[in-house]
Amino acid sequence: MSFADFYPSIIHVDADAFFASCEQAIHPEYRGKPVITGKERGIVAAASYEAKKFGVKRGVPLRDVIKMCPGAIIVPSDYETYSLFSKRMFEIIRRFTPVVEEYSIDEAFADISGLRRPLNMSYKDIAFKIKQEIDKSLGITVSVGLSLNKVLAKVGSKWDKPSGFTVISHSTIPDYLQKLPVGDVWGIGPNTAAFLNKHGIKSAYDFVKKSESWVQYNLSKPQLEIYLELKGKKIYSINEDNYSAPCSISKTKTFTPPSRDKFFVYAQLIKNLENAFIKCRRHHLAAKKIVILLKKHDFNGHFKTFGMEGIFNRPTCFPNEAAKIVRVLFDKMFKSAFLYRATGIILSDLTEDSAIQMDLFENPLQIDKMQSLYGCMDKLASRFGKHTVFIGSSFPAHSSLAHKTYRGELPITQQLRKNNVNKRKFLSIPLLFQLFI
DNA sequence: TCTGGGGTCCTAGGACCC
DNA sequence: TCTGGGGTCCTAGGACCC
Repeated sequence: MSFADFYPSIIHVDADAFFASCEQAIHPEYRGKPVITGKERGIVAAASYEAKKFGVKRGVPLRDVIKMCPGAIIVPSDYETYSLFSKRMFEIIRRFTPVVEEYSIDEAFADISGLRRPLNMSYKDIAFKIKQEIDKSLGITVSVGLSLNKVLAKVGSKWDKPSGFTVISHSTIPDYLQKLPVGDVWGIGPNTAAFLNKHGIKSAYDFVKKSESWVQYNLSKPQLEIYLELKGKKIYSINEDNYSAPCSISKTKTFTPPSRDKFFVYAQLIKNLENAFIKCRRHHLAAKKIVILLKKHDFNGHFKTFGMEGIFNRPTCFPNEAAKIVRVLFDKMFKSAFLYRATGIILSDLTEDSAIQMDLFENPLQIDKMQSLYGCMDKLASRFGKHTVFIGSSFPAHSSLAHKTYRGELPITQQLRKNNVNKRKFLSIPLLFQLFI
């Protein structure tokens, strides 16, 4: 530990009710009124403080919001605008220090150590100035925590919201931790909190009073690290590598009502597969590994997610190449005795798609064809909307016919048969496209 | 307490090798 | 063939976060 580590010089900036605040900044007529974003999904994505007073929280269905808070202004989330606010927030922090971690769209960590002399200000004044600058130039408010490390800085930013400014120095750590329920600490989730409570640990202070060996024995690495940070040690570094490529890409989707129709569940899975690969190609990545997820009822009526992994013989970004493996895994996993409620796809072991190497025995023409096929599909999607063209087997997950028939009592396959729709025809769509190219 | 979707990281247990 | 021990890698699942 160096001498500098005794001074609070790590800050955490957390925007208050970010999406809703952005809306209020753009629309002056919304200010002072309850504003809610998330119209497009039917649940609350963010609620302004005026709306929170009525008990509106993230994830609440909008029809309940109307009852709780009549007169609420409900708007769709406009991510592009929020990203602009977000970028400007990071830019302002970078005017003070280059060591900035863009933790999420509305949060950042920054290290201001060593800047007292160059800026001729105390750490406290630097941190406060950052807050002022953001508040003033974006027209929203942020809460700022200044402390010895990331975990304590986060305690600080959360301490006094909205528009708070909290400094936690070495000597005042106990004051804060005593009043902080252990489950409110960043990285202590409901499970760990329940375990700690069971052992008489209620506050973060109770937690740090435990011996390191006790923590080491009873908990795992992340919790030990959090424990040490709460004690004032610096374990986590600021990750400046902000635009790193994703390690995995996933798409999951829940459907209601749950289903045991194999054809339908498989279609959902394939739709996720297409979506995951669309994202994959947008990032110019190819995947070597795939996991398929099925969420099903267990016998107690609880939902549980199961996964199975497959590996491609070379990285790919095309669903029909992956579909062979997906089919096999799906057939192994699917049991019609269960009700399924969601499916998912996770692509991992991602590499740059330019680095795809061909197998010795593979036909390069085939890959060329695939590339032009999906090149066209991506173009069509950008012109006419997503899923203008899709794999035949995902038809039941796309078509309004499929949704309508599903509402009827018959399982979907029977409905399709009844309507004289031949499954084969759908399955042949991608093949036809390949022929035309 | 659960909803829903997109991520990261860790761990326990098994397979396999020496 | 069985014994024991150790190391590494992989996989499935869990815990958390926003």
